[in-house]
Amino acid sequence: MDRRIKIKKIVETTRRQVTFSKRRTCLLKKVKEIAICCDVDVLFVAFSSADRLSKFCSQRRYYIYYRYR
Amino acid sequence: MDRRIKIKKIVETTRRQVTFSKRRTCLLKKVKEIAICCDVDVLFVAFSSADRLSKFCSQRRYYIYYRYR
DNA sequence: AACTATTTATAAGA
DNA sequence: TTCTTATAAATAGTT
Repeated sequence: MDRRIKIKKIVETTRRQVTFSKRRTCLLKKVKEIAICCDVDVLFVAFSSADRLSKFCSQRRYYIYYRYR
Repeated sequence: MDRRIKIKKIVETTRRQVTFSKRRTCLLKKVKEIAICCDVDVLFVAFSSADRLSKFCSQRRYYIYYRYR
């Protein structure tokens, strides 16, 4: 079976949220790893309508302003 | 051979920069994918001393201020 | 939440 | 920096 997905918006709400949850976990892990291993300052932020803010920041030197719709 | 690396700062400068370059490519790809597939607003920023700023932003609704050392 | 088949990332070497 | 390749990690679908 081909397990790849197309890189376009997942229309089904449940599947989209599950995919977000799974990918976010791995993405946050990788963001933390590159910050540590490569000694870089990194910031990752994700907003979704269903989930809360996801954020990782390697240093407290970022100030972000997000303009809501 | 075990190809894993320890999650700690890579001391050798060249190897650290190569790892950063490789991982950044994959990370930016994944950040773009989660933004599209999961329909979320995402921001990723990385600063390093050797490379320029790397940034991906799915929407123009973030305003970032970075305080230099 | 966990499993697993498959895809993707990636560290080392060229 | 780019390519290859062997291995590790991510992940989509399923249960």
